[in-house]
Amino acid sequence: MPELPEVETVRQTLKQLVLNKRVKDVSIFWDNIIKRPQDPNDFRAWIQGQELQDINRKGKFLIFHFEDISMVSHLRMEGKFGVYNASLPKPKHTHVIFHFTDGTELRYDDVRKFGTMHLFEKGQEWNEKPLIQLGPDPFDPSFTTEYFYAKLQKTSRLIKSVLLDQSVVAGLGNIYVDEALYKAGLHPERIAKELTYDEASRLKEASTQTIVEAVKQGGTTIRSYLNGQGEMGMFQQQLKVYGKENTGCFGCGNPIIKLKVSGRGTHVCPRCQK
DNA sequence: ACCGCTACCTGGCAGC
DNA sequence: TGCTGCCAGGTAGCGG
Repeated sequence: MPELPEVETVRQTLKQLVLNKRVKDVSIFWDNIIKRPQDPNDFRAWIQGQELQDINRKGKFLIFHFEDISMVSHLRMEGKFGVYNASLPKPKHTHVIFHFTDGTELRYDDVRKFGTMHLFEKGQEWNEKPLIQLGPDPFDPSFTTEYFYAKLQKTSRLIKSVLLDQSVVAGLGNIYVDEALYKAGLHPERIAKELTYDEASRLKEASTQTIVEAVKQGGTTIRSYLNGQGEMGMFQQQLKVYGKENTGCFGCGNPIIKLKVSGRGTHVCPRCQK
């Protein structure tokens, strides 16, 4: 599911469903998802008996606040959280289950098993990886044009690669980067330091607007199945370039093309993006 | 500091 | 119906 708008949608949905529930036990079926503490048995012991008090988000990370600990989780490519009745059978791709005392459970499903979970003592999560290396969210007041332009000035990387760098701005992924670059009229292969202040400003605004609008729409749903929580996103209807190769550009009618930039599939209108 | 490559995993799909 | 290879909303770690 995972760029900022999808993670935010999951956060809001989950909050309605699991707040103030107490964890009775945790089942772990794929150890590699658990990154901290190293031993999954310790993970289980830490979280047992804890009440879930809030769910937050930074970039693409979900932060589950329990009484004494925080759980930081990244969904990577296909991770999903859902709340179910404990009597329902466990699907093939469910790898972690948080059993609550009320007979419901929070399940983590992930076909590719790329997702991660870290536990920290309350408050400590902000001082360590992975959260410590994140830049501001796109709509955070500290994500200013001055900040962004200064970052761009320092690097010769391609602009697409910089937008994907979570330490510069947190939450954009392959879909929204392509959309933001299109909105700003900038080609993904431009050298970051060669952007003018005005172009940096346009791109900063385009990035923020794209993310804000996608959050309003509940994110983008492509390829992924409905997980029963009703959080089907609608932003896919607003996509202008992502997945639109060989269709006419909304601006000029010329075909959108697909290329590889920094190893990622990249969608661009060569006429509108310079 | 950068790039490209590999790894982590599985499944869908195009092409033969 | 296979099989093969490529692709996928992500990121860390490696060597050059």
